[in-house]
Amino acid sequence: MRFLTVYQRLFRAYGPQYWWPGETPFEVIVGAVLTQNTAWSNVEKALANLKAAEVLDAERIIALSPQRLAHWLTPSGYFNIKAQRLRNLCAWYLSQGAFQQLRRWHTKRLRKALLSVNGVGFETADDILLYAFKRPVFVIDAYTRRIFARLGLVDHTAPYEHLRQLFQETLTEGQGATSRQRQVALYNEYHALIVIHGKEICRQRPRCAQCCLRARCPARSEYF
DNA sequence: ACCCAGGGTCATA
DNA sequence: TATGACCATGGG
Repeated sequence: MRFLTVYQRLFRAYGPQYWWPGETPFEVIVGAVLTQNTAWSNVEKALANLKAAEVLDAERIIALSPQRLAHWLTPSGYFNIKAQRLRNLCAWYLSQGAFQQLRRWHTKRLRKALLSVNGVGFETADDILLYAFKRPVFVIDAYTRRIFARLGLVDHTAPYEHLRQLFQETLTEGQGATSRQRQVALYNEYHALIVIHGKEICRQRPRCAQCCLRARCPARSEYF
């Protein structure tokens, strides 16, 4: 199938990415919120602030005043909103017994609970599920929509869940990944490669009207 | 100076 | 269900 072909080409072009950049599951969770519509280079600055202040920890984040937390988050943008979202997520996380308890939950239950937290949407939840909890959930982001729409494989306006199911079904049937472990490994590497490739492609100028959706896009030669 | 980034919520129709 | 306003910094 095409979806695996694209993966193989990306892997050959860029090699393994060893995602997610973050040393602990909790750091992955924080990073997933901070990177909402934000360049990762800015997220790194905010994470460095939290580490330097020794508050990269759910209890300590809750203990901070919203203003003080927002101050450390300044470089990642949307700092007031993200301070509130981090707070919401940490409160939920602690109330459920943190990682040691949550890791025992079934994926479906965990996903629904994450999505119920104000400030956690589909992509943030799935980043957390895949990269912090190692669950077989395929992450759909803006790069995924652009790249695969331009390849003619998906409709970039399709709802998130529709695309996620398409990727998961396609990559699980047949060759892709039969065992759960292989699914997690494949989804992990695939999303990382899509992001790396997306950064590369979408930096090109001039951009086509809807970036990577037109046959005339100067980056088209990168594909097939 | 302008454009955008590894989104999500809320109000409105 | 589907748009649109809003959030905000730093790099190209």
